[in-house]
Amino acid sequence: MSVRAPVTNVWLIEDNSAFREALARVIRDSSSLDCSRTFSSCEEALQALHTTTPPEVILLDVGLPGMSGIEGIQHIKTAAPATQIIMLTMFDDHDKVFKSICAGASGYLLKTAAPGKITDAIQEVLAGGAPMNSRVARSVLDMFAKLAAPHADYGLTGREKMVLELMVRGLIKKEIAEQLSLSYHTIDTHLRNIYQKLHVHTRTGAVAKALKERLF
Amino acid sequence: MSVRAPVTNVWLIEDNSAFREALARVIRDSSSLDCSRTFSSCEEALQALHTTTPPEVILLDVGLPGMSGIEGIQHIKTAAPATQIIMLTMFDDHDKVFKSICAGASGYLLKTAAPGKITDAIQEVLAGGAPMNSRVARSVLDMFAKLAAPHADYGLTGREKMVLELMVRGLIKKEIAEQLSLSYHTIDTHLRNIYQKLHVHTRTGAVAKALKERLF
DNA sequence: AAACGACTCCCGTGAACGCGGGATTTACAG
DNA sequence: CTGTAAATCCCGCGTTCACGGGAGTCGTTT
Repeated sequence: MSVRAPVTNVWLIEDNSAFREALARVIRDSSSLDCSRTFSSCEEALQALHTTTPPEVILLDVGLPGMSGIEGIQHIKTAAPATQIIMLTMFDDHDKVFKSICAGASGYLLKTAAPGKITDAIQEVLAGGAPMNSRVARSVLDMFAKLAAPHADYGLTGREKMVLELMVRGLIKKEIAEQLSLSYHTIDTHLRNIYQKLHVHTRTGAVAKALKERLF
Repeated sequence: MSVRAPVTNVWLIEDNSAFREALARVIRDSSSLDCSRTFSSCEEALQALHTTTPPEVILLDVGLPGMSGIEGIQHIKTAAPATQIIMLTMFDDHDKVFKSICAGASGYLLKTAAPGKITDAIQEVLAGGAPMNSRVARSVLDMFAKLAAPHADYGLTGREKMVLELMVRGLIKKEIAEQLSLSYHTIDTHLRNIYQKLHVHTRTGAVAKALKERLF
């Protein structure tokens, strides 16, 4: 068993010095957390990452001058993959939330949250959670639902879906015929029917439509 | 201004009668909520939806006998699109979370949560939020990051990406040439280079790869 | 029994494609 | 200054495609 206290290192990247110092103090006041370093820009923090042991958690402002927080995520994740990143923001801007998440952020908090909420959030991240404002969570859910939802149906038959799938995999007609133990002419006919149903007239168009709308 | 109290109707679908009744009581105890009806299966609830005014919120067990909660979401959303659905579950099973969200659930709670948390969650949904256990939230974030992350780079040049995009839109070489005010031969060369870089040898293959891996 | 849809197979033609070879210009780095 | 890489342009050949036509076999529905 380890003898040293289980203190978690947290870095803070935030350009507003008043907010930065206030938040750093709150974190240091927590017995299990230590805000070992603070920065006013991503660039500085990135440089420090190359010469220092990375912290467990970084609190990162979304709207930073110079390199934005969102760009910062990618660079931080490259330099320190194990470090968890919690984004701080003034507003729950849909687009920024989306981009942050895609870049690999582990949490998304509003700066207007109570200081205690922020230390709670750090603990939550360490426990494998993803703290976020519930409106933010809703945005994420809605995006997901939209992403997977439509699934239009053009009345493709089973055989046609099969052929379409093989087409997506890049097989030419002859190869599809072999794969399904059919004649070249049969595949040709299937393609015509598929084109008609999808309102396209090239295999490229059919494949694009199939992938975009998750057919077959 | 309305005179009647702003009481929100909540339905509860849960097969375990003990848990169902206990939770119903908690909801009824809340001044602003009313658990007007409870069901032990999706089928019963669905039938009720056709003869009764739908509630604002439905609490839905994921693991139901007969029609599962996940299937239930789709049917409920069809019968009552405005009704918000909060899923209840014993475990935070990745796959079930994913499927529920895709089907349109607005929240995802663990049954082990304190009763007060559940009424809080209902209020949160009504306020446009998406209550969820923070581990669940993490699953969702991870899925998102994985979905959008890879973004492999095959070293395509700007011009090649441009050409690839037009190819995805279904244009033939001649049309791409016109669109970019270039010679047919130039496009031909670009295509060869793209094929080489993507390790394919047909436009279909290139388009499939471009769409799957979000190139350009 | 007739009708329909899904699935199968065949022929021929002109257009588009993939790829083998070339080439030049511009721009930037060693 | 001399590579190198991107972007542009050209020719010809054999393959593959899209589509015009055609037909036959099942199985279900009416």
